[in-house]
Amino acid sequence: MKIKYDLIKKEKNTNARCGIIHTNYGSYETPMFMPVGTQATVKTLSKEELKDLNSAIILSNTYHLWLRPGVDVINKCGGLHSFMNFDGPILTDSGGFQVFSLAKNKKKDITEEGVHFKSHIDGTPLFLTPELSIEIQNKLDSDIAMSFDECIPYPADYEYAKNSTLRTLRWAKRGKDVFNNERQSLFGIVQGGEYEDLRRLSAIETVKMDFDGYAIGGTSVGEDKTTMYKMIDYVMPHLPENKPRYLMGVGDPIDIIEGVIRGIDMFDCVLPTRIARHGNAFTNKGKINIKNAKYKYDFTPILDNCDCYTCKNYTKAYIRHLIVANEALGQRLLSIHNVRFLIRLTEDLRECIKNNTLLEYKENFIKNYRGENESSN
RNA sequence: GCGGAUAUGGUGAAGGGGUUAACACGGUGGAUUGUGGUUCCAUUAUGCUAGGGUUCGAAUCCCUAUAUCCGCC
Repeated sequence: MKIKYDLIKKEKNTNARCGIIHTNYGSYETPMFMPVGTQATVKTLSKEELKDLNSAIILSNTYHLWLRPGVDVINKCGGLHSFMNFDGPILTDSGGFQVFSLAKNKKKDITEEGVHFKSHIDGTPLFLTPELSIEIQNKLDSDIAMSFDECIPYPADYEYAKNSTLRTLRWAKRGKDVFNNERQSLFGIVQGGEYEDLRRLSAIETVKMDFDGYAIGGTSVGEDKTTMYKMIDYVMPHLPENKPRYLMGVGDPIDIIEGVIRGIDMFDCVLPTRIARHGNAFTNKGKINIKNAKYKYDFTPILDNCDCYTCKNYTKAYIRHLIVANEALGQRLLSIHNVRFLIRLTEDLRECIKNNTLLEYKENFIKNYRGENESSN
């Protein structure tokens, strides 16, 4: 079935809203955070661990799975859910962002037809088009597919941004025309760079194509926070109330709060799992680096009263040792904590929306989160 | 006891008279936003076993001492 969005409650003091997304695998409240599992795995986490985190939708990636293990492998297995043995909803990214992120400093050729670029694994020349991206996602059989877009770099001049934005709209249409999977939903992606009129145009024209949900892309690509929040503000008034709104690639706790205040329902980000692998953990008082010498003899949990498995069982000194010794368990324990931290943040935000206390919560959260960093460094 | 070789940071080491002692590991910080699993950046020896000498200038040449290693009594 196509996903469906029901609005539960709008917050009084902001544009924030709480809703329910109905999927093939159950119904989940928004705002929600989606952990990223690019290569058909949320790195280091098992499906049981994901369930314990109260994780809803997870993200996977068209480009990566296309290259490895190959679409035919997953298709022959009966789709991505069966291949991963994951019985929850999966969203697949289109591959558009990988052209930006993996081929950032390499030769790539963006044409009207599609994008020529080289495999990050072995350098094989590749050609990805809107049609091919959708065809692959149809075969992967994820629950939500994303339109193939171009993520505009920042900064980009107006002419570039305009041409790119218009081309992304044409790509969205081409993708939608070949889309062919009854149980799968398709989201459109709003681009437009940093320019208000282009963002507005992109939103209005994308919505006209009638997708099952709408994403804001092209944020968190190096722009400052103010610019990023503006990019969201430009777009939100033009998105329909009865469809989910997804801010792509954003996972900094404060950015999530700012996004929710502006009416975003869904977030995804590699941040919690990536920084975990490099020894960082979210706390209410800011991000900490567990490798710091000051934690060598710290036999307390990362975060007091945290409800995650890691904090209930292990100390900072032990996790520090694991990370310093490059042990896989360390990466896993921090991933568990960090993902749970963001999911719990969205759970708190939902409560705030229901109680109309979002602004108060934000003020408190930011005061705590930023305060510690200044005094301890 | 005699002869020979070698002494450079926490570690392995480069440099064989010319301004701030290479590089690697380790240590210490930082970064990370539609993934970059082992990544990236910064920083880390005011000093070359000790003492003396030659020289405008010594980690580099000379002398003595000490330590380690290898031979021979």
